[in-house]
Amino acid sequence: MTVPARRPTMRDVAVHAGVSFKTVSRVVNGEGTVSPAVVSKVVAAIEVLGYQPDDRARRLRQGGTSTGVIGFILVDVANPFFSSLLRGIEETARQRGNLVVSGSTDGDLDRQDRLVEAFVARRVDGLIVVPSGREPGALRPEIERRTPMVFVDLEMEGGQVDIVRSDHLGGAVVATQHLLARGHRHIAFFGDDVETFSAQQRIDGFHSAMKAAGVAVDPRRVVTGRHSADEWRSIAREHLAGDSAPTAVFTAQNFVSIGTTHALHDLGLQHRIAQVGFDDVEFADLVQPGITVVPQQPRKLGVRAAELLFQRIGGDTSAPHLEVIANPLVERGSGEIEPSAP
Amino acid sequence: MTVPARRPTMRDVAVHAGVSFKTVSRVVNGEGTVSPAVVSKVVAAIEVLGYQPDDRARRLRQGGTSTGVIGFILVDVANPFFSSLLRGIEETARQRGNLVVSGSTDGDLDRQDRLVEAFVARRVDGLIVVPSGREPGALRPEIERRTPMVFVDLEMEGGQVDIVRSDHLGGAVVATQHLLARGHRHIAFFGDDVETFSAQQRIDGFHSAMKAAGVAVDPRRVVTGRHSADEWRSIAREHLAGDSAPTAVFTAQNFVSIGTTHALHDLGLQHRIAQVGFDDVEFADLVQPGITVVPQQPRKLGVRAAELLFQRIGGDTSAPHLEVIANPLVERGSGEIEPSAP
DNA sequence: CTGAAAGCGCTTACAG
DNA sequence: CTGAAAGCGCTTACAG
Repeated sequence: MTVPARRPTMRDVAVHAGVSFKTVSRVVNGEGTVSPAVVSKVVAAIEVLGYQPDDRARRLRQGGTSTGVIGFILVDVANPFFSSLLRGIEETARQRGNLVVSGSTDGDLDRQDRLVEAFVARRVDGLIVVPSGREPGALRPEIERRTPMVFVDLEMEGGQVDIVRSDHLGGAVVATQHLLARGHRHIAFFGDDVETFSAQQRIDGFHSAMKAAGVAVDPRRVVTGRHSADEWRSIAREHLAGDSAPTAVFTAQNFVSIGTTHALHDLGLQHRIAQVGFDDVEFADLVQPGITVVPQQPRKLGVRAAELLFQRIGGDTSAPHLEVIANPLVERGSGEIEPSAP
Repeated sequence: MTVPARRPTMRDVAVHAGVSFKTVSRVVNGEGTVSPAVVSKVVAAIEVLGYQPDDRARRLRQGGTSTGVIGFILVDVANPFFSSLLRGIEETARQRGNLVVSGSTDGDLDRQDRLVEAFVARRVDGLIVVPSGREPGALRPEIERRTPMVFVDLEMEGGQVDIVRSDHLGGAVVATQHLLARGHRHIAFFGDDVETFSAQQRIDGFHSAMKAAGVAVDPRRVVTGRHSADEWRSIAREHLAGDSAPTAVFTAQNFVSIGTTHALHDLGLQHRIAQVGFDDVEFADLVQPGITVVPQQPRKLGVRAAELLFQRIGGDTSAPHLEVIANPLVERGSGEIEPSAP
């Protein structure tokens, strides 16, 4: 293999066509005030040399600000929730001729800070961030500078930035009501650690729906904590076995749902105890019965986040938006089981 | 909200610190030949103004080539296979202080071409591409120009570019041997349309392993085509019911595997007919029995692709590499079923 | 140790 | 219709 060839510049094209490089610029930008003969000479030279304008230089001269690239900081692209978000952002950016750089933090604020710095150094036009933690870190100066920015999925203190997130509260209400409507009165809640905003909202939604229906919540049936799917499997097994088991369970997070479904199968109770999960689970329709869920709509979140961002990039200086995206319930079988006679 | 503030430039810092802007440049780049007193004045000014150097301008002046950004063109980021690839690329880029822009083509060559153009216009340092189709399209001039480039997962005509891909042939051999080793002699092959290289390799691997074991392949049990998981569900049902059904099946692609697992459950044969699938399936361990698979290692593919790319960016002009990544077999139950008495 | 010039690849504003 | 200058934000050579 040979060494990569140096890319031709406008000057190279100009020399080849026998004109000034300013004339090449005119042709490239279709300014129209060039004589046809000259245009075709220049076009031919562009073809021969394979010239492609350097967008960076062009934009640098034009104003120094816009790069046509937006940055997306997320927790982990390999997680389907985030990659769907990215896909939504990407589509929206594409429609506007923009590109997306992205980076994963794994929830580490330090990595987030380094990504922010790298993005800012390359002068992205704006930032979409799924924040890792509540500290703004390196984002603070950007927030103060009013760099176009949208947060996804997480509330942040301050409230000076646009936010797009799922309706965790409403989704939990819908899930709980779905079980109540089938006649369940003994409903368990299994959920993630309540430290995060979304987990808190989901448990709040559960309580609120139960209260509205006049059904008392048995505190022994409310289990929360940060565990793996395997850990949830044994936790759920304990709570779902025996005579005092609930007739239905709302599993408010992905791992919790998977572990609980495992547990139900382990106990052979998958057709007797109803389950509704928050968040979609791949393969959820392969299990028998399929798992009824209230999925988030990550792609939609991404589209709306990007739309808001481009609005800001476009100069919108109105008050910060908070946009909440609804989560529709998908019936697959597990959530439609009726309470069995004791 | 107020209008975004203009970012401070070196000149702004210089004015604030009462020095020439060249001195600011020296401090920013830690050139060392600046007196301590001046350094602290400049540093203070940088702090106050929140100055951050413009990487684009810096790199433009330095050589005009490097941007510290690499481009990744893939089919669909929302697909976990590709997002894991992206994650691997991202990690490798991060270690080298680089960023990744990515874009989805949905298999459309036109979109691929537009992405290539957008990436080139912004002067990415190199390109990692999961090609959509066999035509190089807008990639051709970049290939000729020796732009650093690595293809993932697909062979392309020409062979002038580095390639990283999974060992489809070897994986299919391993899967088939796994079934043969358990005593199966009546093994069906269900796979994707043979038009693609990987599908062809997988069926070749199947035949080759069968031949090596001296077991004849029944052509009626070799089924290929491009179908959805639902379509495969009914196709598989037909082939797996009745007395002449095979005792084991190798499902050589994701949708095929999912549909076939469904079919086995529909027929109640999931504990009698063995199944090994190519590619991992989320939730594959939730079904009973778990699905034994030969998963690809997308993250590893991404890491190796990025490593090769950075080697090229670093100036390596050796002959094109072809790197084939092995796929380990993961036992989960379905593949370990022994042939039942007829 | 510090600064004034020139230039990266391009566009903007002014001349001819 | 075409070109010579100036400048985007910075670094690379060259002076002092």
